[in-house]
Amino acid sequence: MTLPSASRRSTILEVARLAGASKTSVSRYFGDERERLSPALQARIAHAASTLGYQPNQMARGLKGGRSTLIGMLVADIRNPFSVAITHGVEQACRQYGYSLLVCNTDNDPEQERQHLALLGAYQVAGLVVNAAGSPERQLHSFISQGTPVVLLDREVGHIDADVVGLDNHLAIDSALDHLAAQGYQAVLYVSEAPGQSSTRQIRLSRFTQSAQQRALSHATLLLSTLDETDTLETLSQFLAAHPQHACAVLCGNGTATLAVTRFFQTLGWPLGEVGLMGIDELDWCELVTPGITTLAQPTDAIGKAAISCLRHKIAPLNSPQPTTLSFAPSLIERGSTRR
Amino acid sequence: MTLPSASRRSTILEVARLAGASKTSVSRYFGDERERLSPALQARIAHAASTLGYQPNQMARGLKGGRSTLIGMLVADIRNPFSVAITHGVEQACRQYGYSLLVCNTDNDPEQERQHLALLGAYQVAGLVVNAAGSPERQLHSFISQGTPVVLLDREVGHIDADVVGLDNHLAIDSALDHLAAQGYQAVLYVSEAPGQSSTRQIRLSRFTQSAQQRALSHATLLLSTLDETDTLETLSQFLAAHPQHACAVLCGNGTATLAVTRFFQTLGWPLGEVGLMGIDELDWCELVTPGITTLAQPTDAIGKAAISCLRHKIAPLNSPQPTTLSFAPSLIERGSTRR
DNA sequence: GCTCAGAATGGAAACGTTCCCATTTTCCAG
DNA sequence: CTGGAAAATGGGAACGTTTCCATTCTGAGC
Repeated sequence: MTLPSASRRSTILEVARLAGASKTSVSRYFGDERERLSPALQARIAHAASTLGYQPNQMARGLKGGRSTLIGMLVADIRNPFSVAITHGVEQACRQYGYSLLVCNTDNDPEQERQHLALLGAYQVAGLVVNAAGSPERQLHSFISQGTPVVLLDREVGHIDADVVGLDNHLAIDSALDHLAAQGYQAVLYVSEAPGQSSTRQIRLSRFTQSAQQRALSHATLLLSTLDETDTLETLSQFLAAHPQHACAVLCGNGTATLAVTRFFQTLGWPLGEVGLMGIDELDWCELVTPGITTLAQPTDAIGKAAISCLRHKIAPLNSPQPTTLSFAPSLIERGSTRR
Repeated sequence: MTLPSASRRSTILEVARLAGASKTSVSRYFGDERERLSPALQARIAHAASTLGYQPNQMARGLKGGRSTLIGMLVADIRNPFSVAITHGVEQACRQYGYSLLVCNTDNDPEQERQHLALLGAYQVAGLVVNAAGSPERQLHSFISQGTPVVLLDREVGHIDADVVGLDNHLAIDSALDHLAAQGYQAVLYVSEAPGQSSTRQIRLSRFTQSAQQRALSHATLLLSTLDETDTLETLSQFLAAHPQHACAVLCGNGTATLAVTRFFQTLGWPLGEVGLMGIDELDWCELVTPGITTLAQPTDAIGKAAISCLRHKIAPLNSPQPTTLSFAPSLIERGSTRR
């Protein structure tokens, strides 16, 4: 194999000339019609291509075919370890199927989201994986009506003909309450970031209230970032004070909340376990904070792979009527923070 | 503004027709020659374009111009928070300058790296940001000789005509030793992942030995993952045992090492501070593990932005002879783990 | 030896741009 | 007025593919 020493990329025409073939044949060789070519021709083309270090120009391909081998992914917050873990799964699946991933971080800003979507359209992505920041229904619709499949990740958006992949939020909340109850906690405070546009946060929050009520559990909720730090600490203390005869626990709606609340526990000097603490999303450091923080881990890799799998089923004309919603079960990782 | 309700993307020709102009003029409008058009024409084109929801096809653009507005980024380990932080900086800078980021994770696998590079070539990226896993000198050379600028991030690769952006590793090690010495530690163990192909790990490791020697400090080094857990614990214990009359500290070469070593401290029951602990790379949880872990934080955003800035200077024909190496200073975040 | 189906191959148009030219329009000095 | 330069606009080729269709080749059946 010779190296592609050329200072300019070689084209299909050059390969064709060197191989003594037509560009049509070379095109066939690199498309998936290789078997239509006689063994002799195949050999000549293979040799010529490797001599020249030829590689099909994806831009030209995309232009002609009206479709690239790019998959666009919108991530609301790339610095969130949970998002990263999912991205990793998506990326792996993409590579497996020959796609490349165009990752766009929106920093939870609808305007950036808008811009990124516009660009992804211009690049004629083959599919779109969206962890929405705002509610880009308009734009998503236009993708779908142009035949570009869309998968919603973790967060739903308006009413859109797209698959939704994510955690089974009802199950997650219920499992958490089950565990806390089993450990003997009698009053639970749910801490979440402000729900805003995030369907996941909304669902978890409302399910918590509903489910806690059903179990006749003392409960309350607390939204971070609507209050300043002092008020938040105040609210936490009050919750404990309000249930002097109960064993209290705090349930955190996601990794960010868990991080914040763990800090508060330390500030307040609350001993982990005596006051229970549990979080949705598993994080690196959860076992480091003695005696370890109990979490509900999401199967991030599976979620990422499922997303791409959904896309593939819609890209190919094998229109298997995929389920429109794929909900995964969390797995409980039990540690000291919920042991009294 | 009307919505792009069309079920097919509209083309420059359709806009031209609707605006009663030629495609050349429309092209000029969307390129950066808008001022060459009369105000009247500009208005007509603007109106037509927004009516049709027109957006230039980047594939066609890329094909014609031989260059896309894509920037490729190779990340050795996307699950490493440090890499993510840098990626975030790179992404922001890209958006600011109108580029889109094609993020490719290699999971530290040279083969994946090879494949990704090939694809990035096929997409005619405008520039390349590389946090190398292996030593893809060949391929990088071929990018450079084709006029695609390359920036190396954190890790150097062979001898290649590319800028290198990253932490000032010598300074980092020296600062760490300064701090530890100032805090009264007299024996230091350096813990790192196996250097392998990573220039950064090599440099930090050798600088440590050299610098510790100069200061006449008792010291030793320990490579993770060459040993199993038991042996590692053994080695740690031995280090402490070997310096009964000295105050001992452990310095971790990166975030992964810090995580691992923190676990070991807990397993061994070593009290943080009494045995010093310090790490390069700041992590979310470092202040959560009482009494907090002292770290040397890298200016990740600045590093990411600097990388793109380098690329831009080489992309534009304004060939300002940029420095070939950009080293950033770490900042010390002092916590309880280095307070005796 | 001839016909003809089917396999193997090639020519040329088209994808949506950009950019080099050529053409038309404008406007001012003479 | 008029010549002519500068400004404004348009026509068409080219970028590197894919794909439709046409052509050439092969060999089996008669």
